[in-house]
Amino acid sequence: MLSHAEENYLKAIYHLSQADKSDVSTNAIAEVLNTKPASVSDMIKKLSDKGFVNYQKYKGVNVSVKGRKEALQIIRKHRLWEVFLVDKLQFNWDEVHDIAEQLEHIKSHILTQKLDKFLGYPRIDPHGDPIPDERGEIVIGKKVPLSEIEEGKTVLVTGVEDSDSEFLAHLDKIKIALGTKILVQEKSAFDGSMQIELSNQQSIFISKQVADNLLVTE
Amino acid sequence: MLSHAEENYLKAIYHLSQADKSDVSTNAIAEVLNTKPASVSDMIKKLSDKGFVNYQKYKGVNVSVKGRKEALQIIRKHRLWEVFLVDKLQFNWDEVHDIAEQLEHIKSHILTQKLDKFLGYPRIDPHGDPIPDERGEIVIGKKVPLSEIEEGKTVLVTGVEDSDSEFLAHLDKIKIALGTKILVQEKSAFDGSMQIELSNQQSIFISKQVADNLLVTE
DNA sequence: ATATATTTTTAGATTACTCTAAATTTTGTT
DNA sequence: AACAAAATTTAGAGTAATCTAAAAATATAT
Repeated sequence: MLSHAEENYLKAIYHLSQADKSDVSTNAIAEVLNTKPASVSDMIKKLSDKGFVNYQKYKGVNVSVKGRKEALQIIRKHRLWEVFLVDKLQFNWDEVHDIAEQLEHIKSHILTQKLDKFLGYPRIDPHGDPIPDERGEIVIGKKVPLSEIEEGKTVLVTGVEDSDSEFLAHLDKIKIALGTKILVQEKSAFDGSMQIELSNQQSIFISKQVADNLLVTE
Repeated sequence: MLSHAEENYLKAIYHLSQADKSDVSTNAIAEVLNTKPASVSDMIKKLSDKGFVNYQKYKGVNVSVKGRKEALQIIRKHRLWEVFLVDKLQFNWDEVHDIAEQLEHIKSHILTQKLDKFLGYPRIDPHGDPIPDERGEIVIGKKVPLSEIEEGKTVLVTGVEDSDSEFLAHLDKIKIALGTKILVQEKSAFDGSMQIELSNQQSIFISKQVADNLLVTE
């Protein structure tokens, strides 16, 4: 079982290796964790001894299969708690990170399961990031423009093509946000406009322009 | 700000001093926290230096005003999370202690506030223990016979008038215990009998005799 | 009241995590 | 290729929390 600190290091290494796709440097880890490179060297050695990372002196570090699985469980908890904080406790999406950073370390497998169920098995967090499933797998399709979705399908809003502030304000007004479920009811063959139904049962009309800029996942 | 360990010691000292009403002994603390008396001595010294407890060597320890306030905030968080786990995540009341023990250390004043609101400002936890309010005060109402409660009100079972064993056996059979929440659905003007709904959604009928002997708090 | 038992504290050591400073390895430049 | 710069590791030390063993204080019993 990993300590609080070990979990933070492992998560940081996982995130960095996802970003760069290459071996992660000691300095990079030290920077994101606000520690000194010397501390990182120590901790990497420990994680390596326990088999969570692959490490060669001076050559950088990478998560092992075991480490990746563990990291994804922590990320899963972090993102589920973020959903809880935003959906249930009415926090704004930009206020939840620090609290989720604490909550992600709570140890109870059954708690995570029950929380997941309570939240309705969400697949993305309030920032649009995917939530790994119980087996630690990220199952989420490619992001495609809403305009490409066929009639009758239900999709999940996972991003925007163009994060222009006027567009975001418009989305806010029509009550579409990351995580909103959308059912495509009708699609005009003429101008590509759409009639869609939102999670709250409301049915609205959107232009092709909006549908092109909204990224969704099936 | 207190560390995880310091919070646990402070809480233990508070609970023990509530029980005994006298100074708390080093051995007693060591026993409830599963540590050694030597460790307790060390920690007490630290808490005393920080002003959370009053301490004289060999004479035992007691929480200060400041320590009491802090302890009640931790207890507040513990009990609110227990309500969350039972009411929202469908845990049983006897499964939540260890998880709440972890959750109580999450640091965010606004989180506690929002959780409290989300849960509907509960005043008791699933074990029937009172939840301190935001100022750290425990507000428990007077105990009154259930028969005096008006229709539509929800109350908490906090005692019995007559602890006759036949009566207690009867309560057990109809699934009423200390801590059970009761909603008064109907009250007969004729014989004082009542239709009540329990925490588990079950609706049952009780005689005036039972209602007279059940003490509840609003 | 004095010896004995119990409780509590102190002393010294250990583990986990962190740091600074110095040594070592790698990288980049000419 | 050789040297300087940067990155990394090691060495040594500090803090927090814990422990065991020994010493000191308090409580108990005859």
